[in-house]
Amino acid sequence: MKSRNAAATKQQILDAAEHHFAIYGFAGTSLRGIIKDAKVNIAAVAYHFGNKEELLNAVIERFAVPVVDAQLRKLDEVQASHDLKLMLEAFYLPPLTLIKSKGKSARTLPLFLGRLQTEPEPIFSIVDKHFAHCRRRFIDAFRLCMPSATESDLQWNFEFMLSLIVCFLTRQNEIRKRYADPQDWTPEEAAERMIRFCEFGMHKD
Amino acid sequence: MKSRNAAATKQQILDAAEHHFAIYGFAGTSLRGIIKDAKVNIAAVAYHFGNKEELLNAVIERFAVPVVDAQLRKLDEVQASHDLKLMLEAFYLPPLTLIKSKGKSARTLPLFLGRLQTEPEPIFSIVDKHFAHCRRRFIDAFRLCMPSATESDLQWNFEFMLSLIVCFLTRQNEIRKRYADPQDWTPEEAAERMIRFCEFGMHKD
DNA sequence: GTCTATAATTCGATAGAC
DNA sequence: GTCTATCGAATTATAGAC
Repeated sequence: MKSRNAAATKQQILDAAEHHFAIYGFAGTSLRGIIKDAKVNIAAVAYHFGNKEELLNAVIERFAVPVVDAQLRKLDEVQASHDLKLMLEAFYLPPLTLIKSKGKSARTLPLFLGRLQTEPEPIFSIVDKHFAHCRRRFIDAFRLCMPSATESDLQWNFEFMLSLIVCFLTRQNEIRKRYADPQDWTPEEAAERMIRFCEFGMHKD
Repeated sequence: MKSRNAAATKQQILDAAEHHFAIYGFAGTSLRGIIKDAKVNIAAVAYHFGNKEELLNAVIERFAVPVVDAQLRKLDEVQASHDLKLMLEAFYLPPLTLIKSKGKSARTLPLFLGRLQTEPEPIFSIVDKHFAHCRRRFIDAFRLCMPSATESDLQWNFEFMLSLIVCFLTRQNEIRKRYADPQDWTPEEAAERMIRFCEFGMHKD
């Protein structure tokens, strides 16, 4: 069979790859596990993507970057207001509302997003290429509503804001098992709590 | 050579294992990389520890658990005061002051501590065995100074407190490269900022 | 484009001599 | 306890037929 459904093959590989990278991390993921889920041949990965790192890169571009784009579009809408809470919503809502969305990657994409941020080198450098712009944009936005804050203040604020959702996304499945009431761990609740925690935490005396 | 220096062999393996687990994560670490650094034979790992997971367990018990013990001793000293800030210091200072200490593992132990918390399953369950008690103790302590908070409030507060230092420890080497002034990213500065961020973030209206 | 087959490593684990 | 040697399985990557 020649070129009958190349686009579908690529999509199946990307879907399965996102799932495996999310659950096992980059080092813990094997291409054979991916192609088994994707129901494609091992050689198809090399043909369509090259190698394992390039596959990760493709998964980031296909699934993760659109979430960042959504964050930045929302930031564009609100940054003129100089309202910190609206900026925090722009950052937190796109990845968190994803959990409630439909489709194959609704459950694993948020986990994938979180796990990317704690990958060891040299993977983290590949990841950071795609997210450095987002960090810069949010730090610049913070400066608008905290004019007296130093550059370091703003950088720390961004890291703390990011930390809350990274750990939530990477740990939420385990957290749910260990804590009491799962009703209190919905994405809406998480967003609201992260936003309030940051809003007060970033406050300058 | 029989049993000439078994204790030293174990120590060398533990040192090197901590270093590798910290930098590459569990899945990304190979026993062969460890024994090369430890300058011991591959069979020594099996003899002294059994397998890779049991080696990780031994590294946690030998290096990470003492830090938790220090946190809990400090918490014992301050929890009667019902002072949130002192409790936050009890949590953050032991792992962060470690960065400035002497010895082989001063640089990698903090990274190891942070990386443990974002390991994928089934590793995370092994890790959590050693830290579940700490989480429970701090949540109980928080209740003392926030009597009107719900159980969920307290659990979220603990997760957020933990998130800040986990992401800092796992990402600090990369963060330093990407941000402006390294002087503003010392452990003391980090502790002070985390404590203040949490103190305000946990505040109930 | 897809597939089979396999090269070339690397991995964790172990048997057995000393 | 330590070592050599190696097993068996898993890995990524690739060559070449169709």
